[in-house]
Amino acid sequence: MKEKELRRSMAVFPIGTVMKLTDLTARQIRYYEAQGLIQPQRNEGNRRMYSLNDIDVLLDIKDYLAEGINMAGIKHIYDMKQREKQKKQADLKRPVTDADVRRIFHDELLQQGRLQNEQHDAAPLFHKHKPL
DNA sequence: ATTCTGACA
DNA sequence: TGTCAGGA
Repeated sequence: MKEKELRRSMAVFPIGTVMKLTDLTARQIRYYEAQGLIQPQRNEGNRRMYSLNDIDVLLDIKDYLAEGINMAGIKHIYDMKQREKQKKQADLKRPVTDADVRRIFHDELLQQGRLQNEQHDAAPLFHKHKPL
């Protein structure tokens, strides 16, 4: 299961390919990078090279945008995601309890609701999550 | 031909 | 976010 993650992390696509795969403009892709959402490598010629993981993130960003979440909100979501990852490394020993799952889910719902009102007044998207 | 950075009538 | 410039 480590080989796969290694491949997914390999920066092998030039921005043109990523544009076709994500339907995002080069402008947007570079902007999201500037926002710290992705960290593509650079080749010998200073050209950005993206990995499958980068593309996945870009695709997720597209979804969030379509749901009406703004950049600030998306950044929060990823910051939270990374904090969760660090926490998961620390809690690798402790088994995840049902209460934990409920808490995380609840926090996400609450956070999403706040993100909507951070700058926009789009309709609530609480239907996104299936009841646990 | 493709991508990069910087800038804004 | 679009788009154009000027360079690699």
